[in-house]
Amino acid sequence: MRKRSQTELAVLGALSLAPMSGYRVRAEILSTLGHFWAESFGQIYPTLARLEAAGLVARDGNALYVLTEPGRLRLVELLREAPESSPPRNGVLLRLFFGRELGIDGCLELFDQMEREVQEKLRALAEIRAELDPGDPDERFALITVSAGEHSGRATLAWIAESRAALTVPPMRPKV
Amino acid sequence: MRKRSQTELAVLGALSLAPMSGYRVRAEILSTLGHFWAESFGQIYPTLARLEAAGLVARDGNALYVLTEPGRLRLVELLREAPESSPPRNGVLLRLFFGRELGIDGCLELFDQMEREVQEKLRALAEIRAELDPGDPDERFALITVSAGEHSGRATLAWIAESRAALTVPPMRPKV
DNA sequence: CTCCCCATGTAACTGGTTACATGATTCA
DNA sequence: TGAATCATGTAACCAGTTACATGGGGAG
Repeated sequence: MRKRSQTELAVLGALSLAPMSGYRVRAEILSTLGHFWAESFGQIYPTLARLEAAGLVARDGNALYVLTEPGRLRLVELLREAPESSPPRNGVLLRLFFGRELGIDGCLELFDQMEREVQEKLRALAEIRAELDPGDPDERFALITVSAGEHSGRATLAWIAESRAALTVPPMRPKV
Repeated sequence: MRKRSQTELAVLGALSLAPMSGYRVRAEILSTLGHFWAESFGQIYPTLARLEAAGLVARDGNALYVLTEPGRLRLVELLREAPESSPPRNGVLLRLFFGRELGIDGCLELFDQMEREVQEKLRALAEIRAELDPGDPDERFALITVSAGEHSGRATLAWIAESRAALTVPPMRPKV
């Protein structure tokens, strides 16, 4: 699957929620998918133009983009394709791995900064969760993505606590 | 920080471990940093050429690349820069979010596939961990990165179990 | 009337992958 | 001798960001 298709997928998906302008598509992706997905203006408009040329979306009376029937079929097709995982690139782990060069203090600063970011993220997720209705079958899917972020965030906090201890307590050779 | 610098960082970091060929740099990044970092040939060779032109690395008698003193300083400088987090793009969450279009069965397949991948990853991490010496102060840093993967993997498994249940048990409205 | 948000787009640039091309060395 | 691995590189392509350019409409 080309990466291109994943942007198409995000745009078609956004339009499956409601007809909206390109500007709104971007706002929707930012606010609703923001904690696990990102698209920039420079991608969204050309993608919309392509999708329109292919008849997968159309403009309604108010010039809003709407998903056409072929568009919905294409969306389902893309949803069934294997999710593409971008090659991992974790800047924090890269730095920690070379912690010998960076120094313990530098590592601890990384932990502090990361801890603040994760806590901030968990706060944001709690807000999103508060607005979702667990009883609504359609919103279960959004809840699952929120839950993913929460699990991941809590795991990161636990890892930070554990790793901070491993760095500050002097290492012991296991007794022979 | 330009993304460019992160590739430089990975390459300089690899050469801080030992002098090696470009081919080895790639192999080292693949095997040692592989679970949280990726570089392709197409990046590594041009980067090495740039680094050599800048005097940050040099060729030794066996034509292996070695880190020069300016190179080591540059490495520390890069390590101290703020880690760049690439914009989040989680293909699985993107698909789950549109689970209404994908269907419950499609979601469950996503979980199955992801579960297998995570279990495979945890197995690979266990192997790496087994080869590391917890008493060696230098290897603590590698252990921390392994631990990050393990925490993350276990969190993902817990999330999958929870989410599978949320999708298969019919949703209940909370009692009033 | 000015500022901010909505709205649409483009061009230049950067970063990164993939496929290709080439050749040396080693080992069965 | 032929396959596998080590080794170095390039060219074409793709994806994505950023900055820029433009303008309408509403609020204060």
